[in-house]
Amino acid sequence: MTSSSSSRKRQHVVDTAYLLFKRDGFHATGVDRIIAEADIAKMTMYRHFAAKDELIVAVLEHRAARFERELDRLAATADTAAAKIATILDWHERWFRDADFHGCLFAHALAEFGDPDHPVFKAAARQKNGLRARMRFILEKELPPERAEEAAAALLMLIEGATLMAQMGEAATAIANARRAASAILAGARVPQ
Amino acid sequence: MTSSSSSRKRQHVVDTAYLLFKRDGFHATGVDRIIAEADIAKMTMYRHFAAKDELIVAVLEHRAARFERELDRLAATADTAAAKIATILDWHERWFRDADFHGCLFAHALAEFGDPDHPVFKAAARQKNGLRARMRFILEKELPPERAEEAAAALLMLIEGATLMAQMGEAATAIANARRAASAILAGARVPQ
DNA sequence: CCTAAAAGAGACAGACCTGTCTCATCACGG
DNA sequence: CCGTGATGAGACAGGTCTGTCTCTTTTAGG
Repeated sequence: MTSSSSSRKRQHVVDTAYLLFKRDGFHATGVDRIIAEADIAKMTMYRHFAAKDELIVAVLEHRAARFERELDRLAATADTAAAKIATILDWHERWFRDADFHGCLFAHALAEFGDPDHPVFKAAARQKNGLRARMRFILEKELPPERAEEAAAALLMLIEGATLMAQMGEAATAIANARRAASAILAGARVPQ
Repeated sequence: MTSSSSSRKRQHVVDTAYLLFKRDGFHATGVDRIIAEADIAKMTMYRHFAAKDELIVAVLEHRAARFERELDRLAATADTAAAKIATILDWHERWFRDADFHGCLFAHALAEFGDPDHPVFKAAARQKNGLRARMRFILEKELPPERAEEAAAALLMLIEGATLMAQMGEAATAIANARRAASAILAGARVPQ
């Protein structure tokens, strides 16, 4: 069984498709282009993924898992809730500065696949809700559940908006003001009310 | 000269294309579909718009102008800066509740046309920067320019994030927490620092 | 009413799309 | 070494895409 070779090919397709999807979008990237860039036969792709949509979902899930792993690692280096949230903003700052930054692939997937029942939409929404749940979990150590829930939602919105601003070429402004606003939101959440 | 009839046809194409673009996206909506839905000949469309991209830009500009007009009208009903900002959030709350809400067309345009030099990208970015400038202008009446600038950027990010959450089916959560976070941001901006 | 502009209708080109199929080739495990 | 499963290569189908062209019909102003 060449199962390791098999998953190596599959992963290569996912990695190649990821680069094309993030640069040109999902609909604008044809299967022919993916297999040409990956230098594989078309049937190799269709043996691993029944349809293009399945490949898109696989790409999103792979990137989401990678994202979670990286944030897990960063969170371990901080102790307070505010510091853990700060590592998430640090991660975004580095991302925004990347030369190949083209905005959030998950947000783009929500834009191109607007049907909430579509597997691609659901995969993208999972990533967003995962980030929100992560921040809520962090904040629940220091805030009442209700306040943690609200602050996590506010921080998620702030981060998504910052990513959009960064895509419009204002990465530095976005991250600086996101940090300031995050402090204000956390300060507000600590006030008993 | 049938200039009024001419612009009536043109506007009808823009209105029809808008509905299709917001429902299905830009790349997923073909020209054939637009002319069928608008019940016009293909050449009528191509006489008004040299290419599909030009139609997309026209749709975005028409919607942006409409947006600005509506916010102008609402702002006139409020006096303080906080109240004027609140009318913007009110507008978004009503929008999120609309049965035909499918997320922000401008954000979707940025997602599908990632090239910052593309006319569609630029048209979408103009709308976002217009909203930010509007809020900065409002805040400058009560805050120092630097604080107004920062708060406007934070509020824009919050609103964009709220729109994304609303598209994921959490309109109520999004708007409630956006209001709370907006208060926290404005409170933070008033603190001398 | 008459004329000129606008619009309708539809064929057409050429490219691209997803997905299927066949057959040759290769690599590797038993 | 042999055979089995993964892969390569490319034709192919059937559809859709944008944009052009021609010819006819409608519309509306003077």
